[in-house]
Amino acid sequence: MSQSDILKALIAENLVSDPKGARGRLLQEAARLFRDKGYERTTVRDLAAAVGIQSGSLFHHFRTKEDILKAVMVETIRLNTAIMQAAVDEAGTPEQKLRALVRAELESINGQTGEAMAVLVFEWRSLSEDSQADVLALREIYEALWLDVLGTLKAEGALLAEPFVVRRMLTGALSWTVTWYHPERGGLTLDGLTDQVMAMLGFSPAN
Amino acid sequence: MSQSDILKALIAENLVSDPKGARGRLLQEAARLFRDKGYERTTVRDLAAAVGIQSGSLFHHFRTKEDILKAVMVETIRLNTAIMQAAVDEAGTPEQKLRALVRAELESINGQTGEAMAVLVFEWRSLSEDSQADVLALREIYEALWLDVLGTLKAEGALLAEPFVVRRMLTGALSWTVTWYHPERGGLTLDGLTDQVMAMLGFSPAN
DNA sequence: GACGATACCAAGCAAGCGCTTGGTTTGTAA
DNA sequence: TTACAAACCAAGCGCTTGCTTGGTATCGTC
Repeated sequence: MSQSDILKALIAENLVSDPKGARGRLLQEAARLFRDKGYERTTVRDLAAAVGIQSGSLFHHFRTKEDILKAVMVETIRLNTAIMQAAVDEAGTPEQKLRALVRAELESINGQTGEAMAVLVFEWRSLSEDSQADVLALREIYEALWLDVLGTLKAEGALLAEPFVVRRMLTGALSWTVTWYHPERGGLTLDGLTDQVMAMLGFSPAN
Repeated sequence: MSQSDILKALIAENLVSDPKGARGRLLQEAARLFRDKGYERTTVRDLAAAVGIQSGSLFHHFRTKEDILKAVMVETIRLNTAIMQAAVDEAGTPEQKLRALVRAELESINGQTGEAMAVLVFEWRSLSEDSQADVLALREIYEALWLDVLGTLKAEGALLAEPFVVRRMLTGALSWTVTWYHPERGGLTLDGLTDQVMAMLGFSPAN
């Protein structure tokens, strides 16, 4: 199942908005603006201009500006959870599963959904506490996937550190790539970067 | 040389402000507020109230609000560069030097200067491009320390991945601890966390 | 004990903010 | 063609923002 198939399935279930529709386009532009300028520095007038409507018309689609931020985050998590799940299911050994997870998360962070992923990390504090709780609940499924794989590797002796610590370190390390990794400028490919991450964890790249 | 001795030396050289003075107290409160609420959500009225003056009086000490943010970052980098330098100098083997660096950075992020370190990571985009360039120049000395130690370990065969990739991964991983590591709630000590990081990199804790 | 510099206050300005309002256009289906 | 809802516009309200202004304490120094 390809990533675009996963996206289509989620759109059909109404779990994420079609990027071709009005709502989906707005969320995409919002993610880009929020990443580039930050949530606070992005005005509703900026958002409206990005999709070619008046600022007041935004509030026909979303109740508040914060609702837009929350929607960006929720839909991003839904999409990525499905992508990660597929990546794990398709891989064989635990080490291959870990590699698939790392590779998929790097792809999410640095690929098409990169803007939204960066927003998820860097604009977290701009969400109200209530919204934070809602979004956190969604993230748990996602995190369980990782802990499961890391736990198996630890039991096998392939991992020295604690799974929950490793996962948190990886969250930071992989998210941070968005600030320095620019494949279009040449250098490391996505697979090469994945190899480096695995090597850092002590797994040799010959797999 | 203890951390407080380093601080005193820097104050004497006028490279960082005395936390007991007016300017130093303001910077400390600013770091706390910027971390807790974010730079944009923190108003000059908040800052003034935190040190017990009127909002207009702030502009006697700093030309703009952004100058306050920049000062927080600059002084934090100066202090931490000195601390890291001392940590490296005191350690013996390259592996011990790496451990000392990890431990020192974790201490910076989660200890007294934690507020300012978090600001450095999460409020980066709120700096104007010119200020970003100034601050980046300061960071280079700091980064060179890490790359030197990691390069030696790589040459020794103790490290599989590329030093510059490892450093960037560690930057993300260690910074991210600020979002989840709370030693006061029990659990992992700082030394325990350092051990976990080293174990993740494939170094056994018996050192 | 007069003087200048430093630190502060009280008041408020101009601009920009999120969001509301009342009304018009557009799409859809009978 | 009519009816109705969804999508949008034009205008602006009430409030907050960073910062300025003109004036007043407080201080060390000669």
